[in-house]
Amino acid sequence: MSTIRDVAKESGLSTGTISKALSDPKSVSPKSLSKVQAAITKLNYKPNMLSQKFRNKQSKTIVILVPDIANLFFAQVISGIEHVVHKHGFSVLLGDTNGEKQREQEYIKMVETRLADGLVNLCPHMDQGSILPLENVVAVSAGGCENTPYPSVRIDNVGASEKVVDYLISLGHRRIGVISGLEDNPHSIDRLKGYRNSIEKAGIKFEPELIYGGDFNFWSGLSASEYFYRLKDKMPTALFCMNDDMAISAMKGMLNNGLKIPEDISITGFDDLQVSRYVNPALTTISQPAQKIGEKSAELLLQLLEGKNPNQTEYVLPYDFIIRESTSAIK
Amino acid sequence: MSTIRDVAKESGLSTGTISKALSDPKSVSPKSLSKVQAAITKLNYKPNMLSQKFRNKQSKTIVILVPDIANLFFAQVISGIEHVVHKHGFSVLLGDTNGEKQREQEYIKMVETRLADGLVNLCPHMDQGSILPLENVVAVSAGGCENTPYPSVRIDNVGASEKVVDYLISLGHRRIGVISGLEDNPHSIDRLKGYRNSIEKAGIKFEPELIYGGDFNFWSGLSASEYFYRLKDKMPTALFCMNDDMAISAMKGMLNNGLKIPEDISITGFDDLQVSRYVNPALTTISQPAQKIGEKSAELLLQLLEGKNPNQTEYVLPYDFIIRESTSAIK
DNA sequence: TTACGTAAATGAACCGGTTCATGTTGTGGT
DNA sequence: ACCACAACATGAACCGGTTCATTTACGTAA
Repeated sequence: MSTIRDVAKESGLSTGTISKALSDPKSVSPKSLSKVQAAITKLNYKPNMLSQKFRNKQSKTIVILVPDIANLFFAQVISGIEHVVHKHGFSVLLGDTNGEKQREQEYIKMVETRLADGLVNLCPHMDQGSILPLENVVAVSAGGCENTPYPSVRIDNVGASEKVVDYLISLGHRRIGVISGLEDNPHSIDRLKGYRNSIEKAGIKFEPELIYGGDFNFWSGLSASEYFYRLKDKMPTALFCMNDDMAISAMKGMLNNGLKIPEDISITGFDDLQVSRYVNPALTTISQPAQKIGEKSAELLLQLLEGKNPNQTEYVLPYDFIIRESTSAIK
Repeated sequence: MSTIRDVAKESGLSTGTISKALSDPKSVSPKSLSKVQAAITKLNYKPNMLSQKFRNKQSKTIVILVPDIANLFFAQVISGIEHVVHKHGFSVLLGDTNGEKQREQEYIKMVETRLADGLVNLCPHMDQGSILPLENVVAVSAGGCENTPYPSVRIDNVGASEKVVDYLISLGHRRIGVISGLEDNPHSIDRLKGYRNSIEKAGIKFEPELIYGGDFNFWSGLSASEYFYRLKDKMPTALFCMNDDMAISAMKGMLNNGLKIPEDISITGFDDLQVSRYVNPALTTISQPAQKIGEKSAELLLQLLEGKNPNQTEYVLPYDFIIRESTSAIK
């Protein structure tokens, strides 16, 4: 493996000249430049980027903390981040935390130890449990919740949920079930808040038996649908699901029980996965601009890394409420 | 930011001792160890990993080349890779190529320039266009195709496709349409080969008008279903789709046209996305062990990086043919 | 007391880039 | 022929770890 000194020797120039030829060609005479070029080609020289980054004290890398890559919403956010930072010459290190605090810790340490310059956190902030914010760790939260104590990009989960439930109520529904995410998950909390706001406005009493505690995964939508189906005549006429995964599997569960959607029960989701418009019936849901959230949070992080004080450190992006076929007026 | 020399001064020891205390504590006396500990705490010292990696000439990083992270199949493979390499102290750099050759180039360069030790390639190998294999770049292909010219982990796409089409034929179908991926995509090629093998065995003539050229994305399933629907009495009685995305949207398209699935037309997919069992009707498909493919390819790469010659460099993993509700015997 | 062997600690050199104070060329004006 | 000045080129020092040949400390045996 040849080094810059080999190139210097081969070309009859000094290391300083080679270095400049590579980083700032116009500060080197054309004659030298071509000598350098020749030597590089002859030796098949590839600069050692580790050395470069070490010397420059910049890793040009960010880490993305994500609970689970194999979740389309996160994957889309990541995609947005990747495209933006790539344009600025940064790479992204994937930090799949698998929901484990310890792994989160490890990945955060990467920025403390200079392996990364900053971090985008897709794991929703837990009030007590969160490690971030941390001094010396430039971080931004993406797709999180209200009151995140460091720069963030998200949608208004409370408002969006309220809008969905308002709509169901406008269709005549009064008994509206909820398939929730994990109880202490901030998204669950925000979205439940929206639900309560809405029914309260309509003068509907909150009934705990209408709240099913899921976990944002497919299977929990299925078991939720069983739970609600068994309520028989006390079964809700509409289901507000806290994400599309659970909504889609709840639909499946209800269909398996011989119910018709939306005639017998209306179902709504949250996220607007790519499939959601293709399932049958197509799902009424909130569309989070996942890619945009990724892009915006990347831009914000890059600004913070450049040391310029961004004029805004909390972005609440617009969402869309998309009415499709899985909801209808009560019979 | 404090360095190892600061710690040395603070603790009254030498840099060599600090270094050993951190990397091999039992080679340092307990007394010194506690001094080191105290100094580190006092100074809040964090070793500069860039320096460490530079000196050790090992980045302990691999890059994953992926055409599109926001695709569940790839996301699952990535997840598998991440979990395995993480156990071995490696991190993963995400290389979203966006289908662009130039980006692929850039990410490959990362291993040539020492930023990464090796690479897992999820972009299917193109006969002419592929850059890999490359000298000095340790790489393995994951989820690719037959005849990949470097170590690979995949399933038997030809055999799996053959199995699906055999099954359709066994149900009495003779006019079987295909929604293909991009024409020059190796997966398309392998899967079409399976289709042809199967119909040939059954003595069915190959008809080009039954092949619709899609692109593996949702929308192309929809337009394919329009195309086939317009064939009217020449419409196939079954559709072999080269992935689940297209199968699901094709189902949607057919349903929108008032057809019943599987009564009027049977539809099969490929990949077994998480949603595929939840769509209505549930999709008959090939299940690729995405997570496993990721894990195996990571193990293979790590072996190659350790310099030990693996006894096997091509793994063909088993797939599952999952029969659900979207297929039935011809009327 | 001396000699010897082991365990622990030392610190200079090194990895491969970048930087910058200093040195060298070359051009043009008088 | 001489000087001024810009344009390039030089190469030693540096970044912050790790390594290893060497030195120091200390316990044991003769």
